[in-house]
Amino acid sequence: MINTPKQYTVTAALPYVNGSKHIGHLAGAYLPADVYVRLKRLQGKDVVFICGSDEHGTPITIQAIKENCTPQQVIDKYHNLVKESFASLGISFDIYHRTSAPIHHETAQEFFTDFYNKGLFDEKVTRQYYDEEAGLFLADRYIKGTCPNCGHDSAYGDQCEKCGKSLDPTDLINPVSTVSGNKPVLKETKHWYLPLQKYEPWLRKWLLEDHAKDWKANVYGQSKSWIDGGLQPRAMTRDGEWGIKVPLPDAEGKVLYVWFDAPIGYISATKQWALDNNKAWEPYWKEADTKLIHFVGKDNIVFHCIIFPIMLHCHGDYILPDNVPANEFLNLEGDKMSTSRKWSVEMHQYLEDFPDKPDALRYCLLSNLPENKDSEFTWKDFQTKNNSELVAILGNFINRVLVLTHKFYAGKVPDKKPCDELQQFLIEQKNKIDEAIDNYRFREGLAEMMNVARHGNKLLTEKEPWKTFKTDPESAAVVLYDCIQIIANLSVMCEPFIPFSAVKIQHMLGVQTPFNWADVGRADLIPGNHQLGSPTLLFEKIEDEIIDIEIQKLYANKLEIVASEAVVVPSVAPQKAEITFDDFEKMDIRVGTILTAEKVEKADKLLKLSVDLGFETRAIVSGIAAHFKPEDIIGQQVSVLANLAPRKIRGVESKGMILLAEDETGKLHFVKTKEITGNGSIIR
RNA sequence: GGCGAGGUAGCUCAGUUGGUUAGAGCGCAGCACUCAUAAUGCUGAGGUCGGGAGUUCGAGCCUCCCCCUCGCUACCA
Repeated sequence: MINTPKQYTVTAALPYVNGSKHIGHLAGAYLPADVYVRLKRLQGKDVVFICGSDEHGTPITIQAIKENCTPQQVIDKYHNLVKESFASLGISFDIYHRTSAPIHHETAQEFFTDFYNKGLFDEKVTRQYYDEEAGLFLADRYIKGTCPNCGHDSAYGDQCEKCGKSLDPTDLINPVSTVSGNKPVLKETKHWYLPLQKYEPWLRKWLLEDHAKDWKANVYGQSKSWIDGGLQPRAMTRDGEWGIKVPLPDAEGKVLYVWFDAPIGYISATKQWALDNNKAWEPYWKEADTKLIHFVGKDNIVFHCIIFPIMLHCHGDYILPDNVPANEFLNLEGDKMSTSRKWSVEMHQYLEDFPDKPDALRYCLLSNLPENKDSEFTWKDFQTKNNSELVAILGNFINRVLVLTHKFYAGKVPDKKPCDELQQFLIEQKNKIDEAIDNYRFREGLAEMMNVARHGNKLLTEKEPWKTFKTDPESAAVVLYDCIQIIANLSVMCEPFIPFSAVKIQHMLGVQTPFNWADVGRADLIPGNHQLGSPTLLFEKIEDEIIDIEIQKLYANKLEIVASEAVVVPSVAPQKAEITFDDFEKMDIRVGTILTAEKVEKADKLLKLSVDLGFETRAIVSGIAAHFKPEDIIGQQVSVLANLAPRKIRGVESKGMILLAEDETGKLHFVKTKEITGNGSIIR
């Protein structure tokens, strides 16, 4: 860990702009990054805060087809939407760049060429599905077909969602391109792989040894898990048109893998920022005393802790991240947040509903960031945080003081001496906030800021200036002078967390030049006889009705989704390819009775059955453990495909297959005769 | 099943290298106050720290076993 950095390079994960982004993303990366950066700026540090849109990759091409427009139109639309949302929420990027910019293409290509010239890549030729009509190679996710395992008719190329089996696209029966609806063809293709495993010893030293202490447990644990699991060569190129061209003569139709180009986006964005501001970009990426910090969500840990560091290491000129303080996930009202499932609060949606309350959301999210474990956002909680903390503690304190000062002294600050005790307290709080933020404990920092307002409320209640103004005018003047100093300190302390309110407070105080962090801890920030501005309400209460509307909206969305799913699910699987009677005749289906059933060791979905087929009793392994309890199915009569070639599953020889019917809810039912039939009876 | 992260007050969460009666905010109850957006301050109730065993003078923190949640991963002929 770098202790006294000369400059800070802070990045927040580049949002993938195939859609809008929700408040979970905000809580995961952007908000903590912003707080960190704002504090550093107040401290006068040399810091650059980098972000931008990640605009390459197949999902964007697909989204374009869906929306019947060009990929460029898709990224323009969402780039602007997301960028504006961030701006409205006060996320203070120094640059919000985009990976479609020419400077980024050049930078990413330079990296690739550098690796290529050093001979770091392995070239490999593989066979992949190609959509001839669309003219593109299909990523696994864009091939659908019948699952060879469970027969589900719309399994994805990488996984069947019905039975959960992970697949290779070539396993699928009747593969179909989801892009054109046509049958794709297998075609040979060459790609450049980075052999990550070669860097394992280096990675172990840098990450597992050098950062054993200063990285968060979740980040360290996940990284370790990946390294221990064995690193694999990873293709750094893809087939496609939408992306950065592979800068080689024999690479027509090849683009850089988005995960190769995206993190380089941090670098190219810094270059652009430097150009715009007449600065040099290299110190922020190449000087040893620069502190590089990547703020990301937990889904991004592996890329920022393993792949990108390896890339930086391969290049050789670059510094490595000092920390990757990844957050966990933010749940919503007890369930996972998901834009596609419409169980989310999208940033732009929040801003439409609460256009004048960016700080309320910032405060609520910051007070409950998923720093150590997944945390929970509820609208009720949002309302409570706003009403009983922002309004009742912070806003109310400031309002009390300003109203009293206007009432008693016509808004003129009493001319008193600064209080040593108060100064001591303020310095303590300042240090606590400093320490918390430096260690990425944002909730704690926020709480310490609020404690300053609590202290102010306490002071007022104890000294009762509204009483002493008549009985002991000196005391009233002193306490109001002190409280005004507290407000001045608060206006700086709260800036990293609730920047819009910070500005408002300084405006109310009638402060001309904004304070900075060095001013915090002084009990004489506002001089005697200074004329205060007029008090306005900092925050307003949010009524139940408003919150109820939001909650209803959420559940309405859910009903809609459930309804649409209910419509889709009963769709009957299309008929499979025609077979002959001879094909059917090959199958020997028999009636049998389950005699015993037990779970297979070390497998969640498997049951080992012994089935009496009349002429023999045999062992059959079936993937039904999720649907039936062993004790419930003993004695059941079932249909068995008896002459299926035996196969060893999890070390157990399985001879045959139990026939099951799957209903629209995915539930399995045994196929059996209505009356009890002799074991071994032939079904035909 | 394996790996990773968690399971602490009604709710949302802290608990740094094991050390005296386990914390915060919100909520709740009582009291005080009335300058303030019925806001604030004080006091209090409330926890066998997922369960069990062990190491230790001493364990929420360490070891082992089990249960539950989340993420990645394996098994489904």
